[in-house]
Amino acid sequence: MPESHYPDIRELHLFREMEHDHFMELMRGSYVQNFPPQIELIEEGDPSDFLHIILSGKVDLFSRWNGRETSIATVRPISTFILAATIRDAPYLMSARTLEKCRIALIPSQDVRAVFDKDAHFARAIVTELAQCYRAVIKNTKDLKLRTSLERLANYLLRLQKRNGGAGTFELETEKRRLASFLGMTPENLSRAIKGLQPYGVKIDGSTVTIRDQADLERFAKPSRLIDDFAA
Amino acid sequence: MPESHYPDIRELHLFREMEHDHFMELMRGSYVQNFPPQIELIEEGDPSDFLHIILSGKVDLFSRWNGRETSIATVRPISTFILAATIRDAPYLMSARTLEKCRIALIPSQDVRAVFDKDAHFARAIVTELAQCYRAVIKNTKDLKLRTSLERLANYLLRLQKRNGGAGTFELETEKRRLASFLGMTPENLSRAIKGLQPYGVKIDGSTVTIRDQADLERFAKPSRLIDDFAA
DNA sequence: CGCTATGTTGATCCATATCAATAAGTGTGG
DNA sequence: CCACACTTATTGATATGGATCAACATAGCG
Repeated sequence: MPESHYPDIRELHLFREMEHDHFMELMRGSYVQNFPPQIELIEEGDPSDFLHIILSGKVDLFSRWNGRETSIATVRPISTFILAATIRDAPYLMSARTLEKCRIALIPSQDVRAVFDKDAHFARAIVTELAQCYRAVIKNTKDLKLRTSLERLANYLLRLQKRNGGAGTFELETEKRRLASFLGMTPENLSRAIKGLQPYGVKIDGSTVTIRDQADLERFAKPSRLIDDFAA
Repeated sequence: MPESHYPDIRELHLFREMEHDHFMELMRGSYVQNFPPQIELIEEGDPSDFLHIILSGKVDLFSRWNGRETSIATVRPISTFILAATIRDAPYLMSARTLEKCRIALIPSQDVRAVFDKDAHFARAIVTELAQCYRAVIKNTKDLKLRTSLERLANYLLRLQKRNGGAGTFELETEKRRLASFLGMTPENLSRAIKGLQPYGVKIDGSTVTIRDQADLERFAKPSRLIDDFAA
């Protein structure tokens, strides 16, 4: 892969502390590819030959079963995805598709496993990352099982707001269709849920969200650090 | 802790390959406790001071929010739980309660992290275990989001059957109340779901499950290796 | 042997899905 | 640059899965 990407990747938690030689070893075997929007990069069930790193663009992780489909996560730069499959040398559990034009780095899974065994810092970083991913999914499960769709939407908006600096107005930056799927509801139901939050001072116009009364929305949403905080 | 437990713990994937000295270091700092049934061992939000290993009995991992509660997993001997919190030195995301009399080993989290940094085999084992846990939760998410409650029950029964050797008759070994919560439904709804599977040759009498027509049930449940297989 | 928790069943209610129609974007090729 | 096609978003009407409420049965358990 072109060396110009090295610094960006090197900055990821995953690669920051590892030895130079080991980092170079990973980089040597890997390459970068550009993809147009709406390309299915990965189909669930495929063997996990590469650890993916998204350098630019956005990728949707989703899953299908029996004709149904659900969106599970969105991956943004700069981060890796399907680390767990790579580690276990097991088939992907999720499919991945580009949402926009994407530049993606591919590191052969066997290289990742090999360097893991040689580099304690890298090993530490992988464990930390995996534990974080695990906890994120558990939080998502709690969100799904303990909250109604209206509550999920309310808390989603609060999380998004925080991620964007906390201002009263911010962008949705997601197709509503996909957001609905991510939140575990139909597009129609999301439309209605949006209206359902009006009494709490929420307005969504196109993709622009306005939260008029922060306290009121929070009183309804009851965000919890053990479900909604990104860190920890 | 009494040395009599060492061999059992040593056999866990997590500890099997690590160096003897490191293993002993972990064991020295840890201890074993007995708990009566229905004791809340851990409350979500607590700091993760110990890695728990269940030696006998059964433990329920669950979560509460806003007056609601949901069961997320059952831990059986011999295995660890809340590894991710230990690794990240972060608060527990789930509460834990004993379901029966339990014997549980407690290893100080800081010892786990310290040995992790010294022992490559242990590090490897932790990563493998975490990756496995992560994948299990993703599978659970897919189950929840892609299936109706009837389909979830059907597939749950098929998984349970497989785990118990594949015979047509086996035990539920779980309170229906908790099973309902685990499957994301109310007890009443589980009762009805059980009836709803009768047309597919399923009978549940007390805690005894009988599957009369395996093929018929599978045709309805459509189990998937990417959701229902324990391994991988 | 009764007490309490669990499980079942029925009646009803509610959240959410589905179906259908329309509106509003968005992109494409002429 | 516009017209057309196509996808996405919204809204309304209706259906349905699942929750809730209530009553009763049952089974552990002290």
